[in-house]
Amino acid sequence: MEAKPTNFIREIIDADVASGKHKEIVTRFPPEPNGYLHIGHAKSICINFGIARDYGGRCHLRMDDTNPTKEEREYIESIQTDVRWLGFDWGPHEYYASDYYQQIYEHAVGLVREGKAFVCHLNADQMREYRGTLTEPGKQSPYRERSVEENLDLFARMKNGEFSDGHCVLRAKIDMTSPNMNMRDPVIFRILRASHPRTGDAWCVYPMYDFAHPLSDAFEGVTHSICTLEFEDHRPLYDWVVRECRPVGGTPRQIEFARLNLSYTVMSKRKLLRLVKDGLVSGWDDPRMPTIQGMRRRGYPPTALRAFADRVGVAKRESTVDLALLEYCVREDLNKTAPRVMAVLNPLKVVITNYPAGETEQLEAVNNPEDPAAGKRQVPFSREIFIEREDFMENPPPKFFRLAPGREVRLRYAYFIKCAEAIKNAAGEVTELRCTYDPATRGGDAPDGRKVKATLHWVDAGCSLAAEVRLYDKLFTRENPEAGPEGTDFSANLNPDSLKVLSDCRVEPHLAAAQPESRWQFERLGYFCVDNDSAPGKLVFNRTVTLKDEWAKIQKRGA
RNA sequence: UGGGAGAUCGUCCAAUGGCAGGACAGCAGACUCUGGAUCUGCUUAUCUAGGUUCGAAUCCUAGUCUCCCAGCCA
Repeated sequence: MEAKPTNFIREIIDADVASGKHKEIVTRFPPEPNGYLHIGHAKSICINFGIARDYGGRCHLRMDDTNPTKEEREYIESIQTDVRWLGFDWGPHEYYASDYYQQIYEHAVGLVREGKAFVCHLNADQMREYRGTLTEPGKQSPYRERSVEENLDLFARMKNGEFSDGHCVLRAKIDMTSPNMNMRDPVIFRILRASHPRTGDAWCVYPMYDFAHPLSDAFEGVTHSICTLEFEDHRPLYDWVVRECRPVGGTPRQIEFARLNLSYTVMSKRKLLRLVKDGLVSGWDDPRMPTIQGMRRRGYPPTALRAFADRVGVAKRESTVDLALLEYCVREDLNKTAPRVMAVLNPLKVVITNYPAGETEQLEAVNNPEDPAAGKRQVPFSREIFIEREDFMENPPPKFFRLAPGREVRLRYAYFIKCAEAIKNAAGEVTELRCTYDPATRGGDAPDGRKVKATLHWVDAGCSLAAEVRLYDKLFTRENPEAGPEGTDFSANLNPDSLKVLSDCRVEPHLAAAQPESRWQFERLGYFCVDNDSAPGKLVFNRTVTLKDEWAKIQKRGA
């Protein structure tokens, strides 16, 4: 159950609904198709689609594709895949800013006609000079007072491809002395002889974001255009464009909220790109990446991501959410949904000396104690099994409850066993345990009522399957990867232990046909999902997140 | 030293002049065939200084700190 959130944006919408300002609430998620979506986008997607859902309105998926030099088809598809995977449906409302090029162009012509835009021949350096600084006003372009006719002609020639890239631009005529830099006659169209992923070579002028975005919103009847804080300064320009162009559709209102930051990771496209390009991770879908594809491959369920988005809330204060909250949401979800199974990551052989050789029996195990409907399964048991190496200590410290010489523990769903002897190799390492079992404890309960302090997971030596398990941890060692010593950047804070590959793991036979992306709890270890690299006979699992681990905490305290 | 925005437990979000509350994290305990889950309890916060008011996180004044803006990126 996802509790219905409330926040300042919804309060604005509530007021707009109450006043009758809008009949229907329309939002939009407007990614630029120049990279992969990450958890920050997921927050925005949940806000926009969530509002549409809760207010009985609609949310458009609009590609903000106004810069052909940076955008690619590949990204459009990955964005759609990710939004769908997150569980949202834009129905027929799939739009592209590029579909509006003609209308946007016409509105620019309209501005020119009304003397509110002009063609400027200042080059980039000159324009920067004329723009002034944060504390000094800018100067008017010498081209600012050209006649409407000349501007019309020049803009038409820009569009017709008569000029080279950067030869001139179309600027809105607003106010060079404005303290808001965005209002100092901003460029609204530039010449770009680049092939566009959708319009090909049909255009050689492309609108700037500040011009295309408000118009696109208006065309689509978007009522609330929700974006991040850095666009706050653009709002006066957004409103100017809508006011001056009077587009058919409606008058959208821009509202800004604080983007999501997550501890122990980086979120900007630039830095994510560097991780990929420098080979610091295996790709955009590396399970350590905060990308939606990375989290998907890691095994985070979409329902958990949505719950997370609800829990972090929406506000204007910039903040960094603790990764622990995300992990909590993932565990909360998987605890209810992931079937339990037994797997041994670091196998230690155990021979049960009083168990008949050559015999195998089937024991009944519960698939999910949180979900009776998940049913039960059989797990094979015989004289030789594997347990987790960590579950045995020859000289156990006080709070270690697991197996030790002379100690009795329970094998989950099986029997009580008692350790008789630890066999070591020449190096003094324990290579095998000799134990005895109590046949009366079959299933895991002692008829005489005696208790054990620990229950261990295990797999049958003969029937279990080999598997590779990839243990993932935080990508960075610092909460804020940027906050390293002087002269270093985030790459200096990469966690060298963020990935450990274990190639000699054993899992119970129930997992033989486990499908890629299926999620499981390995009892006592954590949640794992089948990686896409997995194949029958060559199982590969990714650790999604560990279980909460009291023993690890005790150990850490002692250390 | 221009303009815009924001400051509440360790973290995130609420309280819209009337007992500062929730979640995560942390700590302690209960329970447990997962040292999981569940349950119980506890610790911890209004940026500062003035003012208005019976009463201020909220209103006013002055300050402090943080973030954003000088792309023909979005």
